[in-house]
Amino acid sequence: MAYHHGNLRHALVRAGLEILDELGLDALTLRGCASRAGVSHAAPKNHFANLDALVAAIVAEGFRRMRDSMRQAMAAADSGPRAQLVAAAEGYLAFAEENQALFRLAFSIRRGDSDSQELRAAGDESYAVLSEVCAPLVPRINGMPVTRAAVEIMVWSYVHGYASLAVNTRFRRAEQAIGRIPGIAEAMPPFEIADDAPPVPPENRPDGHRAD
Amino acid sequence: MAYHHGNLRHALVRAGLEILDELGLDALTLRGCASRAGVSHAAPKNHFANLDALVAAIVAEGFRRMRDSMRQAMAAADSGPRAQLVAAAEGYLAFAEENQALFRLAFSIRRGDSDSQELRAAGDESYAVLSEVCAPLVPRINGMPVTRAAVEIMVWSYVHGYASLAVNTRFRRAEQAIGRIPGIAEAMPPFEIADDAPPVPPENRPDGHRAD
DNA sequence: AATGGGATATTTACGATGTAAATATCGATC
DNA sequence: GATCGATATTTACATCGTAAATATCCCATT
Repeated sequence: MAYHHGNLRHALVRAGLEILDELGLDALTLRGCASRAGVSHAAPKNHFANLDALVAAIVAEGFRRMRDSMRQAMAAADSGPRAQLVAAAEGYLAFAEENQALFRLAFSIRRGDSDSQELRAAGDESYAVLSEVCAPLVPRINGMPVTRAAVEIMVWSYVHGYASLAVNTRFRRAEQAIGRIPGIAEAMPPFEIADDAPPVPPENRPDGHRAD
Repeated sequence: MAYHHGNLRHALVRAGLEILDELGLDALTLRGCASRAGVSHAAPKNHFANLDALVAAIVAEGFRRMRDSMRQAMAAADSGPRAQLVAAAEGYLAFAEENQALFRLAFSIRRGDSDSQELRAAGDESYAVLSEVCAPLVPRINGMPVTRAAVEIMVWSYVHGYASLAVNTRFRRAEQAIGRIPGIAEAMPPFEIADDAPPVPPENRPDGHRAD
């Protein structure tokens, strides 16, 4: 019988993603992933030192999918700076809403110096998209010149905050108090866009890389 | 010996808050809270149906403290609309940074219809502060009239996003890419403030209500 | 003052989980 | 075909959430 698995590491990540999608965050366990991958509960030890390591690999795939989601939305939108910015935000939100457990997991793990190379790279790739659509923004707030970093943080905070609150169903309660919740584009702060900003070049299309 | 505890329910919430502060989110367990409160691991059953119920009570206290943190910052700031808005944001962030585990817990629990009355009320009280400082804002984005809800969502998303990213140490990595991370006030989007907006009345001062 | 009963806490137990150690099996290389 | 590292299994253990049975406390009623 198939004792050897071929690529258990990959299979475990895939199993974890499936579990997150089908059963939610609480159901993500080492034993559950092993079981779904068709191996004993101790088999993962050969590929991941512990649960955190497996989670890191799962989250890394999550960041890659988030990046893809943003790029996909951007590719389907107008090439103007504002449209690209909005599209990236909508891609970010779409990923969060379509992968709620994974999104929550990605932003609930404590990242530190012990992060795997894979996780760091995936996070950076995702951030790079946001950075890209922020490039045409005027580095100025309320008439005051600010750093480019300030603009990126401004945008990132808004987009991430909206997505987080949406996924955490905080909006659902707020809806009773303030009425209908506006969409992410509708409520997007008035980020200033340079008049001479060139269209964002579609240099990096979603490459469709997937874990499955 | 003191078999009876007096107010175990209160003691358990307090123990949970201490554990979050001292040992972090992963260390928050039912048995741990019971142990710290000086009772057997099954004693909480009389006050909380399960761990989720205890967590809900802990998070409710968290929301009250977040509200207090915002009001405290507001009380120490100028009474102008912009200053009050910034102060609320800084109070929000300060709470998140000084109570990282609690903040993460508060926004990681899935809220639904089964929420306790206490949790709902505490969340609403916290949101009310944000709503209050948003009152002087012009309901207009990019020259387009929007609902008041849109403005509140805009502000809330930014503030919550900034606090979340700061607490989740996402900024630490971004710092390498974009340099120094600007403060929450520095990077706050240019929310429009009505010229004739009256100072925010300090109608509700922090009442100092605490669980301990 | 005695006592009954509800509230509260303990003890014991069970299944699930993460992790570790010892053992078994596979597959490639000599 | 024997050997050995990689890979998987088995067994074991501490901790966790939860449940049921039991014990203890305290107050109200008599």
